[in-house]
Amino acid sequence: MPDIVAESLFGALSNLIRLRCVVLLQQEGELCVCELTHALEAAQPAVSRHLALLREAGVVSDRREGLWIHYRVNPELPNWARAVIRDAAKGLADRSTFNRDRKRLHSMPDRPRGRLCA
Amino acid sequence: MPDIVAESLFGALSNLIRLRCVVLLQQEGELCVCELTHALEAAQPAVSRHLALLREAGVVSDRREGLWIHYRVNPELPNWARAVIRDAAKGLADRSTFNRDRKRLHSMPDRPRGRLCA
DNA sequence: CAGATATATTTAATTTACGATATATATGAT
DNA sequence: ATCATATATATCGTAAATTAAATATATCTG
Repeated sequence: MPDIVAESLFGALSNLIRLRCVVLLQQEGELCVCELTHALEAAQPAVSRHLALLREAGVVSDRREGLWIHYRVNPELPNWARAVIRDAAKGLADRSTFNRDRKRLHSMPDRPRGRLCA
Repeated sequence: MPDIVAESLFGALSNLIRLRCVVLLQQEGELCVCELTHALEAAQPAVSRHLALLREAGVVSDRREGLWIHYRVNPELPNWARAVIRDAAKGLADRSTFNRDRKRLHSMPDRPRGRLCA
């Protein structure tokens, strides 16, 4: 899967829930839906649906492990797209919204283990 | 204008006409509406309206000079946003669509002069 | 002022995105 | 087979984006 539709990347990042997911995944490496749901304080079906959109756009990839499905930034993205995501995550990391997401994630009780990359 | 709404940047880039405008502006520095209209082979009102959206999102700024209005990537954008645009322009430069836009621009007869930065 | 050119705005029709809620599927355990 | 948990999908009402076409505004020139 070499090429990506450029507008689709930006369209995928143009929604706040999706952007917060991607920023968290860029920062943390791999997260499951329940971690993202907890971190964003969002409804599970909403998170799931937005992750599906991200997957269809090629922005994230998923991996099932038992009951959990772990998402991460798609490692097959072209370099420029990975650079875009890196830039955004860096530039947004200390904004309150994204900061709170990370805090809530790290203080989540009983986080599932078995993550590939920390 | 220090802060930008992050999703707005990506929303602005999520439309192909707007993305092509921004990539051209990033490559060429400053262009007027008629140059963009010619390069994209698009309808003038469409280009104008999309440029207005880009301006409202803070992605581009404009400068009137006589009859012409010159647009450029907003120099007051935060660094991460400029980096995003730079990454995208670099990564997309040799795709056929963006290549053709640049070719058409450079072969445009009677391009208006008086550009600030080439 | 009239005319020409560059650009902007408006309108209406269509499509698409969104959030909320309900429901379905999949996996593992008993 | 049943139950519990994690995740996914479907439906619906509504808001927002997009396009095309018509029209308006602004600036320069004579």
